[in-house]
Amino acid sequence: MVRGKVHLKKIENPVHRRVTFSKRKAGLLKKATELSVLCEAEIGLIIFSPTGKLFEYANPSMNRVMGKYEKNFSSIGDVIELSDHIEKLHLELENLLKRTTHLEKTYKHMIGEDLGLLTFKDLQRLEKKISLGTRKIHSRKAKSLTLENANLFKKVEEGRCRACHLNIDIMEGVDNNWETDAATQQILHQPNLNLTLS
Amino acid sequence: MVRGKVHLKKIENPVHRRVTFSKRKAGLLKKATELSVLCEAEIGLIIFSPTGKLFEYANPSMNRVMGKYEKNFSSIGDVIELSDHIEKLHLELENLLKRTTHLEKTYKHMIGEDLGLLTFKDLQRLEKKISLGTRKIHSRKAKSLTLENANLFKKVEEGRCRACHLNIDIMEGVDNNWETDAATQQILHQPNLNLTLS
DNA sequence: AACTATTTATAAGA
DNA sequence: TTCTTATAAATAGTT
Repeated sequence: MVRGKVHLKKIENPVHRRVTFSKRKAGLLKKATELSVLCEAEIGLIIFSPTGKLFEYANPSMNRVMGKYEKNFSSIGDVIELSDHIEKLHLELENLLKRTTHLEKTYKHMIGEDLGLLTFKDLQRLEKKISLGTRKIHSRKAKSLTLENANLFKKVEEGRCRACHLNIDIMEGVDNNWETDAATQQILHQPNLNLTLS
Repeated sequence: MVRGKVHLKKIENPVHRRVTFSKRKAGLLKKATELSVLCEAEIGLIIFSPTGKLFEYANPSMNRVMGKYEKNFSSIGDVIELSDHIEKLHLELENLLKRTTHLEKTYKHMIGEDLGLLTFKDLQRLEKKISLGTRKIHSRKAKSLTLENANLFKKVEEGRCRACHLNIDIMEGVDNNWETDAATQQILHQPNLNLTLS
């Protein structure tokens, strides 16, 4: 700006640059001070030299100015944002914990633990639910068996074991009467018999 | 500074002060820009006018400069602390979610849903677990009934209803044979009969 | 907002 | 670095 105008671009000569930085930094700090005093403005000025050294001026204090700044841009305020995030996580945790606690209680009830506080009505409901589940599981087991045995049948038929004259007809009756204990028991005992063949 | 030196004290005339603020604010922002460009310095400048209006300049960004500033004074390291907290919460959530997912799956299996992916062995284990739970629930129901009926007996005995000659002896056999379906069914049907008395 | 007399800032040199 | 100095830039007071 003196003895040759200044061009607004990085000074390439490192020595010149360092000198200019020192001088202009001093000037900037002085101007900042003057503005804050003359006009009672609140100012926060942070300068990092290219080498990472910190210089600052603040009126009345950096904390106050930065606080005020973050309030103006509350969306930029890292701290506010993070606090928000934490609040949300806490809520999420709370809800999940509720769900888990409830599930855990239900599970224990279903395996017959912690039944102490249940009323007779509760116990009845619980039993009903479980018996429904049991029925479904039985039915599924039957299906599973049918499939496995069908596969076995296929293998046998495909001739790898010609000498094997297994009576696979026992599977034919499987589709009926899954709900009765007797039928289920029958099925229950077959897999071990059949599976050993595979 | 011009046509009369400036004294470094607040300008009392409000009009003068407002004008000076505008001019000097522009000058300060310009100087800050020049310094950051010429010397590649990182600068954050925040100015609040006496009326509370915000002006700022930052290179490369206010967030970055303020973050760097806070690192220099790590006692202000709120951000780091909060980030730590968030990391912990995320872990906690993750673990809880795993547990919940597992519980939910188990629960569904127990009520006979989503059995599709289970092997025959899985289904057998599941059935065994459930039948154990069912036995415990039966036994509990029996206890619960015994208690309620004992209370009823007491009430009856205490004379409020002299004309009521209920045979409460049916409860005497309750302690045996809980495992058999027949016995359980018998108990299952009694509460409704007895409870209507209370 | 524009002008201008002066002060202030500062680039280059020592 | 610091000082010096010539000159550009900023700006107080005025219009």
